Amino acid sequence: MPELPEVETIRRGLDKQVRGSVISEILLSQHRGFQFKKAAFRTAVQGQLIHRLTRRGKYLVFELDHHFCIFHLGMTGQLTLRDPSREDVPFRRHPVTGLQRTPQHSADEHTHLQFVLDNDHRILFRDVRKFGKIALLRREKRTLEEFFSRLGLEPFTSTYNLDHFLSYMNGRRTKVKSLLLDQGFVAGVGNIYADEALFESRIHPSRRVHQLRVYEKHALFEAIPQVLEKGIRFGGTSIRDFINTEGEAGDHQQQLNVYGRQGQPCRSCDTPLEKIVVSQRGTHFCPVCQPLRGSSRKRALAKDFRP
DNA sequence: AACCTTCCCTGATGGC
DNA sequence: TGCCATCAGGGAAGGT
Repeated sequence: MPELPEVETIRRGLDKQVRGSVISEILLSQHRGFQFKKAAFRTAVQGQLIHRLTRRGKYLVFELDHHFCIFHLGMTGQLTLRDPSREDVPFRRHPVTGLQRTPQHSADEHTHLQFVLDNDHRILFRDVRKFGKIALLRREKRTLEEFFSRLGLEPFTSTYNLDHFLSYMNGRRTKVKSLLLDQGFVAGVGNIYADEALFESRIHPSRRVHQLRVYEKHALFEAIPQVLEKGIRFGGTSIRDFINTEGEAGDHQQQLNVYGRQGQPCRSCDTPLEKIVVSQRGTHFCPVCQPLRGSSRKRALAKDFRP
């Protein structure tokens, strides 16, 4: 589940490796996530220079001469670089951690796109569960902005400010976890970092947005970039499938406070962490550090006993 | 408009 | 051992 820190980790790796290369050949599989005609895509992209890679939320953008090629990695999307002078190694799972890794692999049945570069290196897009998407936009004024028009605040930029943050919350009655998963609010936050940000700001994921105290909204505003930055600093979170462009797992899974730690002691108070479902998503929290408070707790409990 | 549910997709996992 | 149900979840689409 590549979220902002994982996509940023890939962006940083690939940008360094392929900036300035020319795409000399394109190989495509059948994939319903391609938002273009394959022949047109090949014609358009072939021969174009990769100027740089940028990111918006969970989207990765290849900036080419005349087009933007935009990747969304979905759940299991991987982008790796393959060096022809190095040996290919199949995917292996670590016997203890179960993490998938490979220093470098050849294309397999899950590899849906390959860019062959002028130095014979290849960029491989692999996506087992096919939730990923790839789009191609002509590089004209405002097209990128329009493409991303549904996305909300971009962390680490000036658009991420408290006024925008609070005004998006205005009038909302949904659960705060649901709001965090809404890409129109803060772009790039997914299930893992939503849970981590809520733990950091000591807010129960089922709390209703309109019932949050002002100080809690401020804490969440601070916590979101903080947990994302930490994810980037540790090279992303590898729960199962995430690997960087070198085929290595990230290290951030060791740093998680709540995600995937149900039953284990809270690092702050030792209480066993709990897992519930919110918005159809597994949701992890500490029942003591992140309480449902006062009347809202009574209502929640009463509701549980209704037939 | 806001909010919620369903669906897409495959591999890992656990029960029997 | 093998089979089957269940689970993981981002985001589009459809419904209320």
